[in-house]
Amino acid sequence: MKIKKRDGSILEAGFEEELGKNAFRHTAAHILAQAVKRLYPDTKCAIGPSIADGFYYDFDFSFRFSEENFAEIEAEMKKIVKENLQLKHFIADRKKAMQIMKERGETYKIEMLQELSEGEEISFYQQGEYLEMCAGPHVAYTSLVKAFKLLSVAGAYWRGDEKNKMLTRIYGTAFPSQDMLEEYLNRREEAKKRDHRKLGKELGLFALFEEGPGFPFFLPKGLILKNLLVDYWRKLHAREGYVEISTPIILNRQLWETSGHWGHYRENMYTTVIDETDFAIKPMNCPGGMLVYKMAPHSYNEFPMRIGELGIIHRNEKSGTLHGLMRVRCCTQDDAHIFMTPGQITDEIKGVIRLIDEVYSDFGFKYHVELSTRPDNSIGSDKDWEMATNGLKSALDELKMPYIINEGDGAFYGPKIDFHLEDSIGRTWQCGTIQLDFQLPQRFEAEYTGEDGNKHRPIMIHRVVFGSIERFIGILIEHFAGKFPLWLSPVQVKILSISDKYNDYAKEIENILKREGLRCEVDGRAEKIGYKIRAARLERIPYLLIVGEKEVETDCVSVRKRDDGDLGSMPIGQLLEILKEEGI
RNA sequence: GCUGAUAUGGCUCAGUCGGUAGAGCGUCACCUUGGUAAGGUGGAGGUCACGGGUUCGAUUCCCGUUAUCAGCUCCA
Repeated sequence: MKIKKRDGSILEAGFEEELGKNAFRHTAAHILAQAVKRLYPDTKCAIGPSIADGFYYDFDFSFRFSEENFAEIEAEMKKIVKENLQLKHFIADRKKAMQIMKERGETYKIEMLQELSEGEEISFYQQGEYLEMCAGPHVAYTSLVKAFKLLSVAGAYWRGDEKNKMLTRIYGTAFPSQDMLEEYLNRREEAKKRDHRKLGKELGLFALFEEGPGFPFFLPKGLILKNLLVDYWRKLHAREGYVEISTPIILNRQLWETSGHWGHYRENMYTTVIDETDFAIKPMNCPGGMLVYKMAPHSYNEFPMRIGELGIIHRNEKSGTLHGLMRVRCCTQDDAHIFMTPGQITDEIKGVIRLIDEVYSDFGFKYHVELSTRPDNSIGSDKDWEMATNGLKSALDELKMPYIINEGDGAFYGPKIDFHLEDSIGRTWQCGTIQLDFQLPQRFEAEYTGEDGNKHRPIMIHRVVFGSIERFIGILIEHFAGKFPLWLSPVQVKILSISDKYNDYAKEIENILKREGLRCEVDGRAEKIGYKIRAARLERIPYLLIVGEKEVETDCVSVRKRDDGDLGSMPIGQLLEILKEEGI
């Protein structure tokens, strides 16, 4: 494909290249805008970039726009593609650009221009009658955009600021061929089948009710999963030298004033009154942890002191942000607070990064890491920030961990490293995080006695590995599409009787397996074996044992493994060996 | 919270241009006792999210509320 760049140069790039794909999708966005302007001339255009899987364009419509309008827009877009308009490009100075945009009444473009300096060169692209102020690049003519589809419509604040007007954003995608488009749409449909909300319902893992928006209920099978994760977590943290505490869910206002949450985080906290005193339901575990730290004087000899807590926290998240298990108002954080000397920062952080990597690798997750640095509204000295940020950085560098830097995105009390996992349709969710905190030790006047015999302020980190166990379970469900590994499966083995004459034998087998600690069930219904297999497969059970006359006579079970099919008939002892080898 | 959409048996959905509703799956009963992804017959099960309004009459039209979905903002 020929690509026209902002400087007027023309180069060749395929769709599979980042540059080519962006230029292609960006042109598709312009075709959308052109179609919209043809059909609804008084619509104002804002911006329309290419994004990971397609493109969007933000419009200010003079009428209530809905997806019902998609058909006519797509029809108009097809015309524009067929007209095979050549993309022209030119540069104008700010004054000229302003004049052009005023003529066209594009108020949003004018606003953007007003913020540019006088000497700025403004780039324009034109296809047919449609002119757009745009940095490009674009593909050279519209007929290249062979296959496209408008996907959804949503609101988006002008310039991403909730104080601004909400515009109408149209999402779409485009490909060089119809086949590629269809393949993409199919993949999207397949991914939706793995949605943890759908599978959570189908597999009976968790439930949400109108009576408690954002407050998930764990059903028997989901709670098995949750408890297994907790067992796994405890074993790992014991190995890593953590102790575990549990602090109360409700604590008084004074504590939250000391911690700063009453001032900084009030609108997200649930509160109550006990004996005419304000109390808050904890949105974080740290203040309770600080009380425990402060119970007794500490020495540098105790450091690093790793104190874990599986804390249940509540946060009043905005209603529109709730999302299955991924974004909830009540969750269990696998929290830990580590107290240490400044010299221990890098090693300690490396230890936590390794731990997080080990956990994510155990589950087969891919993740990316972000380092967030000092924000504008931060507290603390330059020296503290420099030391802390360098501590995090050198830990990442020494481990050769790739990361991106989020300038100014840290917490107001310290910089942080975030670990992000992907859901089934590519949205990323922050799970693990490591945050350095100078504020809390100061606010609570935490101290330790150093080697020099003087009192010092400890360095504190907050860290989570799962993040919230709820969110982690959501990711797990989507990652495995409900086919959990054997050790995590709520039901590991299901015994299916050929007919109810063999139910007693099935029960015997069940008892043997249960004595070995396996989670199993018997399907003894008066149904045919094909029916029972289908039902068990829909439940994603890892191992199915079929028992009938043949098995009773030979004292065996016929084994069928989830993705590998028939393993044949074998004595129960042999099955147990296979299961143990896989890990139960 | 904001913009738009949605809300019908346990689940997935159809339907009513205003006259109180259907299917498949599931469930229950009976028949069948069957060997690797759905055996047959019959029954039960719904104030059509909730609250108002219009109307002789509202599940259907209008307003509001709640929840959910897509996205935006937010995620200390």
